[in-house]
Amino acid sequence: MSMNQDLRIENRDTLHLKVCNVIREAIIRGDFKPGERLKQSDLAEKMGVSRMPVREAFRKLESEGLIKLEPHKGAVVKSISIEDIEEIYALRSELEKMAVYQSVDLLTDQDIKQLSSLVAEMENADDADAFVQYNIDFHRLLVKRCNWERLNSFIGTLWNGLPQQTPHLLTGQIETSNTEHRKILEAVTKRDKETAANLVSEHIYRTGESLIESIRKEGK
Amino acid sequence: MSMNQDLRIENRDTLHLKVCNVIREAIIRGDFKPGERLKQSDLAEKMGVSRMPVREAFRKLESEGLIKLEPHKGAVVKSISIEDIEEIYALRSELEKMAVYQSVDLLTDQDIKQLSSLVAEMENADDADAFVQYNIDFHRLLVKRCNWERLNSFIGTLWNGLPQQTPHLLTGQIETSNTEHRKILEAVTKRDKETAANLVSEHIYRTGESLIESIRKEGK
DNA sequence: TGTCAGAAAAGTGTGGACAATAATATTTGG
DNA sequence: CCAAATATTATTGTCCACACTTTTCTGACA
Repeated sequence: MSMNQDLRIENRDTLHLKVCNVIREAIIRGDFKPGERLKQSDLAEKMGVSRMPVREAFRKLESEGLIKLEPHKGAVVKSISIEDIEEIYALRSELEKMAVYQSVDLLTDQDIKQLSSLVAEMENADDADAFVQYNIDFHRLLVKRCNWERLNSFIGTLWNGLPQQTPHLLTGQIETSNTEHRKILEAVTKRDKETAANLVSEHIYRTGESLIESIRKEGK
Repeated sequence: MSMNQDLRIENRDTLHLKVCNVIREAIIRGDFKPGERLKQSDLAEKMGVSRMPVREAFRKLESEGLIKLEPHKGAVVKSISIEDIEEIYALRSELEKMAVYQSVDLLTDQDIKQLSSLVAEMENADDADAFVQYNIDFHRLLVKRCNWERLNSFIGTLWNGLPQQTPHLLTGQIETSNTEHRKILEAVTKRDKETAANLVSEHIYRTGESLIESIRKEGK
């Protein structure tokens, strides 16, 4: 029963998994810009591995919606249009609604305590970056206890599809979000999954609308 | 069906794509049973290629929900439980509702004519196999014109998640399905996307319920 | 007899060489 | 000088060989 070498978990992962994580974070962080071509040999050399793990990582990243992979052409970081944003938020609205509905009953008291503190952090957040991070944590935690594997995976894919910079465009309506978050928290605390699910759905939908509007306004 | 030439000189696709298609069909056809372990070397040898294209095919099939892939362990054909069926039908109900809503406006007159004849075929179908196939075609065609790429991919994954034999358990309620199909067709013909979407959603949800019930009854 | 350590076998993971394809540069004909 | 055809180069796709992990087998020891 007693495993002795549990400490070196790093090395128990396969290479292509580690490679995948590194590339994913680079894309999400914005090191690789949307539309940029990713060359197997470059990445392989840069990371000190052969091309094979990189190829496998590409497949995974494609399935997560982060890159587009075409035969003999290579990998390109996906760039997203307004229509994409529309789709992503519409889907998130429906899917996270379902996930929250499943999750509410299963959240521990500590989960809820953490949700509560995240709401407080968002209300007190000075800069947009902090708010965005707490917001991500809040939404992740909301659906954390949902046991539907496929649903979780779909939601994850949708989150990956959003470039990192978009949340900044939402800063104009932080107060609205905060009051919505607090209402959601209330419903969750009462274990009222119906209300919580509906509130989350509306919240996400409205956020999407307002994001699209501000993008159109910026002409960006 | 002539097939021998398919594998020969279709050189425009890459090997791993062809391999992927072959394995996918084998799984869907039931040649590989749920829970069965798939060995890279076996498949590679059997198809006359190296293990590499097989590995890549595995990644794709995993993303489609057909197999489960664990590091150093290999690939296993996914087997599903009643909970899985519950999840799949709940998700299909919501997602195909959205897809139909998008699709109805964009269906061509010929699409609708084809839908109509599929409904007729189902009503006249003698054996279950034929009905099941027409049913699949009907549902696919309903969402065919939906432009939301992610949504389509999600729906495809869900369809893959259902083993081929499960729809046959539904033969007890073909009449119910037929009347529902006809109502859906009516709404689509009138280009009433709201109604069509709701009908599809309810139809799928009810189908799932009744499938689960009949599985429980069979003790299978 | 049971179980536990270590060896052998089976199977997956990775690296490097080569083949096939697409992109680019060069030549050729008008 | 330009356009089309051809040669060159860059990059991806596939194969094979070997390293690493996991599983299975074997045998010693309590």
